[in-house]
Amino acid sequence: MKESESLTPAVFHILLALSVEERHGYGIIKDVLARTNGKLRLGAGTLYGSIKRMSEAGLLEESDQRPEEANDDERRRYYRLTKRGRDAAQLEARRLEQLVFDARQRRVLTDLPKNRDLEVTR
Amino acid sequence: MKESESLTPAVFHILLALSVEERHGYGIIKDVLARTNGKLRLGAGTLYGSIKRMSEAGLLEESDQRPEEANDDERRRYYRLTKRGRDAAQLEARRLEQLVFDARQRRVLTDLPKNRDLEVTR
DNA sequence: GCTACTATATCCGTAACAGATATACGGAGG
DNA sequence: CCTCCGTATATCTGTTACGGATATAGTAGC
Repeated sequence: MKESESLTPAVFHILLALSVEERHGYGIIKDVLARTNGKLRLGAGTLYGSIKRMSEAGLLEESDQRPEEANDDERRRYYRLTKRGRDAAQLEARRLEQLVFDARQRRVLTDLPKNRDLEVTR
Repeated sequence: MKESESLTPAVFHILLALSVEERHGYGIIKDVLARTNGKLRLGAGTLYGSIKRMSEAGLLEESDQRPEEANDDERRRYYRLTKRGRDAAQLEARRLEQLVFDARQRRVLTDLPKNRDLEVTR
């Protein structure tokens, strides 16, 4: 596997979900849904396929820790980020940050209309 | 095609390249390469495939304008962004910006180590 | 009883991607 | 002279990622 390769959007969203706390698959889907205001609905195929690949790549691992019996559901399988996973997420976040910076520099992302002329007048 | 869908990384990079000025295919590859410090090398298949799809989606269109004969190359085919293309790029940039914001909020992107305690001592 | 939600997992068609290949021209270097 | 490299477009093809459908199953509400 090539080092310093960019992550797929799905993988990055899963990493972001797990960055807060250990979660199970369905919990990841709900977290992404909530964080994106219902805009991004991870498909089941995408999720479990990604988890498998990420596990093989050492980005996450299954956890044996369970919540108190009251809040638990025996069907659930919990996952946690590994050090590699957290590093990969940080690297990807930096890449995205640079991309947003570039977009701003190229006036694709317009911030405030800067009225320097008016400032002088005032 | 669904509205408000996220763009693929390749498409966004192409949009960013064309946001500066009209470019031909090979020029897009070189712009992306330069902007990413040689990290992202768009494959020919990715590029021309994406251009075709983007053209069909109305994100870009072929331009008939050519540079002065001296700097031109008859083989080149120039492309320019459409209004839709620029809007799509802006929308995607905002989405990425939000994603970076989320990553920062979740401490995936660590900025400065904030030494509030030291500040008080001082 | 039916629908909806929770939960995991696989299957399968489609879309995206990336390298290889083809074609072609010009320039540099051996 | 011939070969390699860069420029330039385009297609082909194998691989991967994605996403909806399906299966299974328990619980909850109407």
